[in-house]
Amino acid sequence: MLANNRKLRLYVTIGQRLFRDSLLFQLLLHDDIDLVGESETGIDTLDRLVPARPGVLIIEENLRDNDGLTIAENALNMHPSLSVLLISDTPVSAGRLAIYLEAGIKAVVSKHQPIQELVKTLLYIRNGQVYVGAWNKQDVQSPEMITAYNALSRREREVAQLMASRIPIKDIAGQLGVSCKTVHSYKDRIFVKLGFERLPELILFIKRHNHGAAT
Amino acid sequence: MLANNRKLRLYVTIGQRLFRDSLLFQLLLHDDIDLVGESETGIDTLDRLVPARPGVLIIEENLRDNDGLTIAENALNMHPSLSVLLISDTPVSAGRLAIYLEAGIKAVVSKHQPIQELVKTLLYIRNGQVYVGAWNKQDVQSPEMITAYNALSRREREVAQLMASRIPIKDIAGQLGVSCKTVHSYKDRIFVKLGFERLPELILFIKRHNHGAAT
DNA sequence: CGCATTTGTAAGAATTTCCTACAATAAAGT
DNA sequence: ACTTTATTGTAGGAAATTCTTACAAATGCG
Repeated sequence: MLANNRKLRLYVTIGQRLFRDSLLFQLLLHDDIDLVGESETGIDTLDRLVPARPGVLIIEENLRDNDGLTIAENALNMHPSLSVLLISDTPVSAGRLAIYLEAGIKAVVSKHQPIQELVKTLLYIRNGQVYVGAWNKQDVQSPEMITAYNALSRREREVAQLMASRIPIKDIAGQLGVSCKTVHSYKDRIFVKLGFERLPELILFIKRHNHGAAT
Repeated sequence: MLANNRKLRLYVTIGQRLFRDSLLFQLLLHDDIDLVGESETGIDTLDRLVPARPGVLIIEENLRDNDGLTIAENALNMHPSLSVLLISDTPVSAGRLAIYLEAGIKAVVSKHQPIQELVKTLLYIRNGQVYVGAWNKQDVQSPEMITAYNALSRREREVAQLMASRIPIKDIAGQLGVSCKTVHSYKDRIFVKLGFERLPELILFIKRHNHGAAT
């Protein structure tokens, strides 16, 4: 674990601003991620990558001026220790994955995967590991999600449901007839069990769980 | 201001999970937004829209099974009071904008606009207003950004810069030789002035400002 | 030059986060 | 069946953050 705790110097190349922004807002919540540069196009990336000295490059496969893979290969040429994470538009087949790895790319995440998958992958490859995580997993109301929900205890579920409806902690405490402190404890446990950090994650999880269950 | 403070019941149709997730994580930070449904495809949207009774539908223009405009028109047919916000892949021309508005769509945001624009638009149209905000504005290192930065006082800038480098408040206080409380005050003022709510927004703003200035 | 706004400073209250505790269950091993 | 271990329901304390308010010094404007 030599250089494991150093900050992750991140460069992001994503064409559409809306998408880039929302992804960056998410990623920058992690306090060990340091954004050292961003581009919309491949050329711009190559121009500015070296002085920025990123450890990881997240790059879209389809850029408007060029193909992300090509840019990544060039970038790796100039900067061999770079870890590249390619964001592909479509789910990746085994064959394509092989090609990418061949080219020196450390991981591929498709735009059809949940954002948690991107984050997880990013953290894996930060030190140069290759990560081929769940490249072919379908997200058909993933059984993990159900499992995760089942891992909550009765009380935790109640609290999770109430929190997902944005009931304030104080009111939840009132409704359940316990102290605020207790509700906070449930909250903490829920977040630890599910690996969440913020309310929106919980809301989305619960909503999706409920919908899934209702259908 | 009759029904202005009711929660915004939101339905989101975006094909790519990664994009949908990251957008939703952002939107759900607003505690007056209630997600009542989400879909990946147009057909699925039409199937589930009515029971979900959304007030606003955010829908991508290019869905894999259909065209978002068509779906939106159908949705408006079944549910005339719905406010539709279309997310277009390309910047919208005046002509296209006219077509959209003709069809009853309340606003269009392109994927090349910053996420704040989306949020602002969403909040505008929530009560049925039409919003044609900055549909044709370029984001060439937007002068607003520079203006906003200039609106900060000297001390606020220092604090903003330090916070953007993730220096903890306590250390900032030490470095500047003032109390933590004071630094918090600066922080609050910065956030109010710039209209931000969370650290990532500030980080991105400052990084982009610095890059722009450095170039 | 005098009034209005902004800036630098910070305290107080309320809330949240993080960490710890502990008795009552429940689960599981032998 | 009986001890050991892990989980659940409960909550307190410390530290940090947010939200609100204050107020004198500096600046700007008419």
